[in-house]
Amino acid sequence: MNTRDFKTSLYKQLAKVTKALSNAHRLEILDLLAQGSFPVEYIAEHANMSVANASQHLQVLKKAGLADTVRDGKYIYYQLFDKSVLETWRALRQLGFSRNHEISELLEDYRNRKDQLNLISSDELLLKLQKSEVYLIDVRPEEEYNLGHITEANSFPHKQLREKMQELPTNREIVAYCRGPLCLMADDAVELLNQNGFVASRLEKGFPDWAAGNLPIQRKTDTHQKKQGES
Amino acid sequence: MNTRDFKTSLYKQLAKVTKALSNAHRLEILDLLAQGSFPVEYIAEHANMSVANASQHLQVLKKAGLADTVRDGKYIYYQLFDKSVLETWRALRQLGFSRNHEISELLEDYRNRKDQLNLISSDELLLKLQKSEVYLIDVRPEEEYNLGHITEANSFPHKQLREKMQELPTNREIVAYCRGPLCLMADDAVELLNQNGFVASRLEKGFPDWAAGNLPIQRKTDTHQKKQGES
DNA sequence: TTTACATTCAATAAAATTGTTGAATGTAAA
DNA sequence: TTTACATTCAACAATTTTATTGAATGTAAA
Repeated sequence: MNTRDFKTSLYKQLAKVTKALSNAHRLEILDLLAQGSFPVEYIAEHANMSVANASQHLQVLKKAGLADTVRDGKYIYYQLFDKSVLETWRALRQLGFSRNHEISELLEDYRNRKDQLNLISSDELLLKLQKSEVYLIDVRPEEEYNLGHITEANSFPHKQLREKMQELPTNREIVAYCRGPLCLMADDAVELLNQNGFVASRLEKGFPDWAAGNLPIQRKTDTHQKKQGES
Repeated sequence: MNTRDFKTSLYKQLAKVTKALSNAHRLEILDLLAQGSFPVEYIAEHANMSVANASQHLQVLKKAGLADTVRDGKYIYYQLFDKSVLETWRALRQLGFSRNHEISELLEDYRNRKDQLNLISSDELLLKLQKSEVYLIDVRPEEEYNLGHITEANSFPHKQLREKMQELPTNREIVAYCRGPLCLMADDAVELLNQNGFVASRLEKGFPDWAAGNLPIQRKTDTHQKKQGES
């Protein structure tokens, strides 16, 4: 094989991996898998696809080596292959924010530029948690909370927040978080709470980003885990 | 716009950026642009494409915000938009190595597993340079050497190495480097030199990776540069 | 102005990617 | 075994991506 053919094969192989990342549905799936491992149906429902279509996209990720499956009972759980995949997803998302202006514009429009003020950093949150000044809520679906969440966080899923609202303390600031910067559940929660007399703000980071920073979390143990390899 | 439509647009925008990265030719172009800025024709020649095709791929990168152009005289120089693009390219390349076994196998086959032994790390090189124990050669094309190279490196382009070989010192170890881990010029050089009685080895990193580690380099100043923004 | 030439454009055909449908597979519980 | 059901497969049409060709554009030097 001459040098040219060799280079061509090399870049083609590399493109196989990047091609797996070049589809909107698969990116949304990655953002879900960043939360934990899920069966096909859960992915399909939360990423708004048919089950067959989700299955096919998940297989693309798996064939590219980015995802992995573990069977538990009658479900097959898909998960990111290792930390390096999560890090790449975070890097690509960051690149999107910095190089594609429409992304930040979309987000700003949706958020009506108002709860920008109610954004709280991880450091601030840590400090306030120590002083018990805040009540932290995880507004992701309960399944995701159960797989892993910030230590001290309480599960108040976005969908049930209106009914469960009364269980919240009224003498403390509420801080909400969800999946990450592309997720709107925490923004909606903050808006709802503020409209109902609470003092609420949004954590700037989502759960996977908080965890990536080695901040205190609590993970579900012993179910559909694989032996840990290295990134 | 409802939440679902919003999310769909968001991930579609994000996919626009990743789609720009999902083609073998464009990845090879990125690896070239990591060396510096070049006119279309140079890219076309070194990435083995027609000029029209290279132009179109470069425009894809530009529209995605990953590349940038500066005119100088009759040439239009393409370059990476900023450091974050280089970092993303390095991360994707790394992901390719770790998740796609065929890549490392291809490389090992080409290199016949022999010059693995003659691999030298950046730290070792720095040390040996200080003690003047090595003679460092940059085997990339002269144009790339001129745009920027490791301090103390001498230009011995791969293509002219056979003729220029006699100018090399015979009393010191020779260390060769090129564009990076996907580049074979340094491997070829090391093989050629060892066959001709020199003691030669390959620097593990290429120029862009060396530079990314803030190790000592020398860059061409004042030509087709843009005002520096931030990543 | 004219000329040279680097780059881009437009049109086309070939190839690859995508979503849908309904049927097939395979595992676990009954 | 049989049944239930989560997941995958196969086939198709629609869409998107890609490389090639030759012409068009635009800038700089003559």
